[in-house]
Amino acid sequence: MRTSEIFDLLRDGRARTRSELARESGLARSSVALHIDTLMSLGYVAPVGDAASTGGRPASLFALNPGARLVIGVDVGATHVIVELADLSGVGISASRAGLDVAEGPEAVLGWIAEAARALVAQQGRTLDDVAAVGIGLPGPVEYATGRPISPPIMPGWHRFDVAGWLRERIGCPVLVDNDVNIMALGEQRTAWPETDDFVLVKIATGIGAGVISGGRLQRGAQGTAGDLGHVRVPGSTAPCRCGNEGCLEAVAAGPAIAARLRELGVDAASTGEVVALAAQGSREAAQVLREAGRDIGEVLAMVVNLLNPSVIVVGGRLAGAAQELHAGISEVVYRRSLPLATEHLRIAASATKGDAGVRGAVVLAIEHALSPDVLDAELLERSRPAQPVVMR
Amino acid sequence: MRTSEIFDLLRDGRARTRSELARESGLARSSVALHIDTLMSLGYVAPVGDAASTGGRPASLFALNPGARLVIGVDVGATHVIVELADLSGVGISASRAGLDVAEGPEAVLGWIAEAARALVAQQGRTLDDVAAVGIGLPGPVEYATGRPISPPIMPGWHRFDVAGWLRERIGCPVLVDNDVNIMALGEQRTAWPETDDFVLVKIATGIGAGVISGGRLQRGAQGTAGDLGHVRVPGSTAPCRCGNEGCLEAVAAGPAIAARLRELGVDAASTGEVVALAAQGSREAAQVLREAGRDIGEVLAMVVNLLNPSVIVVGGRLAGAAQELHAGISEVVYRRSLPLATEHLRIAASATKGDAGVRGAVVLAIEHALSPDVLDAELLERSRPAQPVVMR
DNA sequence: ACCACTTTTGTCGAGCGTTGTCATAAGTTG
DNA sequence: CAACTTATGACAACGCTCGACAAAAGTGGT
Repeated sequence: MRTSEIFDLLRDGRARTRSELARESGLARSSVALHIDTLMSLGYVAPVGDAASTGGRPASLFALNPGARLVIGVDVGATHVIVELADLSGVGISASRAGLDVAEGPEAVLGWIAEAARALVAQQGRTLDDVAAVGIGLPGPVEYATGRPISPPIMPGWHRFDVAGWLRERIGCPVLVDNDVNIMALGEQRTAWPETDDFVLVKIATGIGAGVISGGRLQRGAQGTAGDLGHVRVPGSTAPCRCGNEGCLEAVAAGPAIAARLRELGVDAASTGEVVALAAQGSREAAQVLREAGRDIGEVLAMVVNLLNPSVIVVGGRLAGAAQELHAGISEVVYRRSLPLATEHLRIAASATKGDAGVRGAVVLAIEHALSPDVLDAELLERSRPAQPVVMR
Repeated sequence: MRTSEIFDLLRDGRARTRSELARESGLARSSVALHIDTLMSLGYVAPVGDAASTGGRPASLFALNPGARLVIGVDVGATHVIVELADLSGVGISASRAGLDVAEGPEAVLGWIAEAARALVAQQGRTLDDVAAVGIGLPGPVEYATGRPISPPIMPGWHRFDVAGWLRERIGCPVLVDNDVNIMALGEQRTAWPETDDFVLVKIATGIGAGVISGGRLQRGAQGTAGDLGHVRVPGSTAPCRCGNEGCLEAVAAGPAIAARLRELGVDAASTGEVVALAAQGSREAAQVLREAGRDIGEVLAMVVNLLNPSVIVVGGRLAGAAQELHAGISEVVYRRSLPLATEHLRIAASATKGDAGVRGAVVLAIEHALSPDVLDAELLERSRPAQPVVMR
């Protein structure tokens, strides 16, 4: 029952010899050899040549065989959907993108996703049986345990819809559903900051949200609504917010608020996209307003730093990519307002994934489920007994 | 190597039959029987009579034997030290208390602790060999991994002092060192809210701090400084703080700040203790000021709720116990300023431990270490081989 | 090209923990 | 008191793990 333990060691993609695996796992070389044999016979692990000889017979190297199974990562935004087919190392193979509006409802959106998944798999000459899991990020609160959105503000018709069950029915494998910001945090942390156990991703776009990874694990909170930074009160602001309260971060520093501020200064900015464009063109007003928004976000992040003491904060979302001013404003306030001990080793970085943190995270979510010890051992057990006596049909 | 798994099932204190354990563990009844035998022979588990017959031979019940080993929990405050001897169920057996000042330095304080521990153990007619672990909470930032305080503001001479190593040398067992607020959170959650995985404890006394439990695990952050709520900025305040910034929560709502506020109103209140006394006497001014302080704390906690979505917040510390007004002010603002989804099932409660959350947590920390699978299996292995061939003396 | 040496590999018997079975013990029910 | 039910302890079969050993596959020196 511990074949998965050996496999786990190979999860990082590095190739290893049997001896190395024995040392790392604590098992004997001969036992490791047996596990490697089962993993090889099922395709999860493949030999990748020999190691350099150290004076005797060279050891053969083994590594994770990324193509053994497939996973699907889905990023659903307010007005777009991306479906990506990836291998077990998390590398994307191919993807589909559509300009769908989530407001069209779950069946329309999920139907397209199922169809896209089917097509992508077929296009690779493989079948849905090869798909080990699906990960999907939704732009709203999600009850992770049941895979259902809960009162999502911008997703009419999705409330308590059984997303996981519906997709599982059509694709035939486990479906993991989560909030889009959580997914982004997972994607960013696992790909760019794998050694960092305490990590926060802030997404700044039309709204503002955060994904929190503490102790190496994504924290969703009791109802799965953790990370909702958008309606935290900003010191010194009384701006009215659509949520009914005043002084919310989102009412000051999110895309629409920044655009409105620019219009007050006489600059024509209708949307978040135009704000990004203005910043890219070097508009002085945009720079100024973005820096101020950054300071406001920094006030809130300073508190996050004091509370959670992360070692990395990544600033992502559409507004973050284009605007260094935003980043500068954030850093300025965080380093001034947080405790020295907490900021000493704190890094505030831009997203390293070029805008696809969402899909990356969805893929990661799927892979981590499919390759988790329990699931994997069950899978190995089932596949190693091809002719199971069938009692009923 | 999985005897600890069976033992783990009995950790909750409930007695169980072999069959029940077999069902819960997934092992066969006969295997469970063998593990129970080893656990019994070493004293960790004891038979506690028979279960009611269900028509045949009654099954014998087994339960954790709390007296098998001892643990020691230590709570170090600014001006007091408590050392408690407890059994494996976390129940206190006896305790020592002293009015020591931490400022007297590590050797004085730890020396007293070691002596008190020795005395308490001897008093029970047992030896230090029976002590499985020591847990200790210190009033300042602690690097948990190394067991050393880091730049603690009120503990001169303790910076980087090897508390764990020093005590281990005299008591001869593992020593776990943590921040006092973390310890309190652990004590409160494990004893009063064991089902709650997302939990926050706020301590309001001379300072203000929080202990965060997410996903069932205490979160210490990257440098172990997580939970530092005292210097978060409160919206609408510009009060200068001793830390150099302004508008810090501690400068508005902690004991000294409240006392100062009362003096402004012409009420004689020199210390935190006097504030508590005034509130107990029903002073109107105290009630008013405490409610306002509660609101300020509520502003900060509202953000904590949005960020972490806990299901329980416990308000502890000297100020919390006596003052319902403080609690009322906190609740008022948290429920108004946090997201409805996050507050729907949120409970804000007073501490259920009568002021001894700190010691309770220290005891829990020690027990959870001593009974963790790895440590326990090693222990069982060693004890089951009484006459190990000694190579050197 | 050959030989001595080094290191890995696959195989195999021994050892240990787990499992299921079965006779026995210890209750209940009529 | 007899028939029945359920738990217990002992035991042999099974499976996983380990250490050992001979064969395989390299390196380096002559």
